[in-house]
Amino acid sequence: MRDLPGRLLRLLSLLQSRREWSGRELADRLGVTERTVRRDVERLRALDYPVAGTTGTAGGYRLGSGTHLPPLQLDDDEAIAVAVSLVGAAGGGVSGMADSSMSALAKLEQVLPARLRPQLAAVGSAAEAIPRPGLPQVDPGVLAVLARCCRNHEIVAFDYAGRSREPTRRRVEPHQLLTLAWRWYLLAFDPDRDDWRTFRVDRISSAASVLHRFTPRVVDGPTYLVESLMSAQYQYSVEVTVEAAAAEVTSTFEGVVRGIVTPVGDSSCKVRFSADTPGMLLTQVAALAALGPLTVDHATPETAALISGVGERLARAFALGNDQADSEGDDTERE
Amino acid sequence: MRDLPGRLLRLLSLLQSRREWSGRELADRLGVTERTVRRDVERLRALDYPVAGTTGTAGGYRLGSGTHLPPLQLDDDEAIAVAVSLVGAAGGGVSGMADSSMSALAKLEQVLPARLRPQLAAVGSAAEAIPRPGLPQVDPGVLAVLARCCRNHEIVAFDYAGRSREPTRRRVEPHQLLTLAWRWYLLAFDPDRDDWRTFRVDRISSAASVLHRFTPRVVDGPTYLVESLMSAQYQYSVEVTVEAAAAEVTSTFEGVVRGIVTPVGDSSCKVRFSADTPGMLLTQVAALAALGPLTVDHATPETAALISGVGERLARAFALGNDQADSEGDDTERE
DNA sequence: CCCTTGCGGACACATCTTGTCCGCAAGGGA
DNA sequence: TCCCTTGCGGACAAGATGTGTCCGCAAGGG
Repeated sequence: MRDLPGRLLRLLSLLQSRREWSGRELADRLGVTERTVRRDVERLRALDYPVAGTTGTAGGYRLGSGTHLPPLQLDDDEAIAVAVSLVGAAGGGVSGMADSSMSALAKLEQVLPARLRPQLAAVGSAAEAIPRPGLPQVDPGVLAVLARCCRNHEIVAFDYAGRSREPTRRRVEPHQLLTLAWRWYLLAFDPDRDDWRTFRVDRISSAASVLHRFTPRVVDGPTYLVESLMSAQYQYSVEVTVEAAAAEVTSTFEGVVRGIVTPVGDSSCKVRFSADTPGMLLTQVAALAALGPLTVDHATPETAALISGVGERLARAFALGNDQADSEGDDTERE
Repeated sequence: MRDLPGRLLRLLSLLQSRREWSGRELADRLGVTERTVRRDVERLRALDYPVAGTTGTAGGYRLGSGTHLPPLQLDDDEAIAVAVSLVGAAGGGVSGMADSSMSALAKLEQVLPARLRPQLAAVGSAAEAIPRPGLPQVDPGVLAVLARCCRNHEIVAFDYAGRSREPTRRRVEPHQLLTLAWRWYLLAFDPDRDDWRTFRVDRISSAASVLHRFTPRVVDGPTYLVESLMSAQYQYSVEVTVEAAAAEVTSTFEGVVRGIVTPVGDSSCKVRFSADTPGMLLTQVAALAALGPLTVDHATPETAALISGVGERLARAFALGNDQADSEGDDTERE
């Protein structure tokens, strides 16, 4: 029963920050039971806040729009989140971000309540992002157009430069922008091909709304993207069976979303890789080979030759190198 | 005692509507005693609302700034930068970030000039970050403390859990926070060891300023960090000579900062790797082996055995697998 | 048909809120 | 300087309220 008003404000803030919340989620976030959440929702409704609740499997709570919310304040965590996000985002992914985010941070600092100002200023001045050269750069303008079209359910047209193909003009129904590991993807339904597609935003150019609305379809964006990435059929692919438990194999790939794992019996499983370059394939297969003996199910002759060649090199080099082995370096320390 | 949350909202609304109110007036309006008004004011303050009270004959309550945020004068790029950063940062790296950044985004939207509001709202609602489970989580509170100490040149103390070692208490001169590829590092000078150190922030806990200032030293943070990471002496290390140009080798590692490359003649170079696990070593050596024949200069017997074993497996599997090779999959298309 | 989700009643118990005391500190005016 | 007004906050007892744990019901999706 602790701090009911504060909890109501937090609930309001939560409802405002996301489309839909289930009672369970809200209960967890607020640290109370679901029953109390229902009572809080009831209270908000009594205060004329239009909280809509829908039943069923896809049910949840959402906040109606157009309401005059009380002056919600950024709390400490949120201030830090802003600063940390802006600094971190300066590191890459979207072109021109470093300047924009730093100047935005400076302006935000001016406007924030005095109590939060030191937090923001400290993170802004003390932290620095190190840019990574290899990252594909996304045009913020394209991102903005795509976001607007997603929100308004407007069909969007753009040029898409597929892998080593000429750019083609596309007209799709955009549903969601997804970001995973600094890369941005557009999840869209392509009416021409009657199927879902994920587009890499850094390969999109000349995006513009065609000012024609569509009725949105239902899709689980994150799940679709992850599956799409895992099952992507890139130019080079390999399928192997490895003598290791499926769980062990999947845990090896945590965070590196590549490869479909299919269990075969208790102690072995099939894995299909796919990658843009044979080199990427190689490193993944090598990691897999560390888990247990493997047999090849499918591979193009080129990749097979490459991998077996590299395997031979490794075997020979490290078999001979054995006598020179030592274990220096334990005396020096790095954090 | 009826409906405390509602009364607090009414009080907030009253304070917003007029410059100054006396406790007596507020008590009458709200239908409670003055004592209760004082308690309510206290409550609002606990919720971070800056309610100022002045004593004396002309005393009364006023609502401070922070609730009347002047419209934020961001330009388009900056607005998008804020939205994109906050969404992207929800994906990982700092614990509790997803909630904080989304609610911060919603609140910031309210104080933006009307022209920019759709931009922010569109990105906020259309974009979603997919969290990555493998990432180490940084405590935002620790980040805030470190940032403050960097800024104020205050010596900071914390517990540091090194790799597979017991946490040790450190006292260092913090200089900069650096972020690279979702990971946060603290660059600091360690007076005890009389040298610079980089600490991974996710391994830092119980950070607190010791309230003692130091005179900052000069250092190029980003350069130092990159060099530090590249030359880090982790538990497992390997040194090989590969017959490939140094430039070719370094370009292979763009974005993945590991390994020191030393040219040896025109067409070969020495590379030293270091990693936390033999498996990580393996994948990097494998990628290197794709570039050309290599010889081993240093390796512990264990890693050498692992790598040669895996090499043998790869060579055998993909040599036999050759006849089953085919090139399916060109007919299906993925973007 | 089943499962999930939201909705709301009942009840016991812990907890908080309120009003009423009290004294203290700070500012302004006589 | 004195006095009044104003905000501030501690203590306390009585009463109201919030909470968790039950329960069953309705609605939506697979």
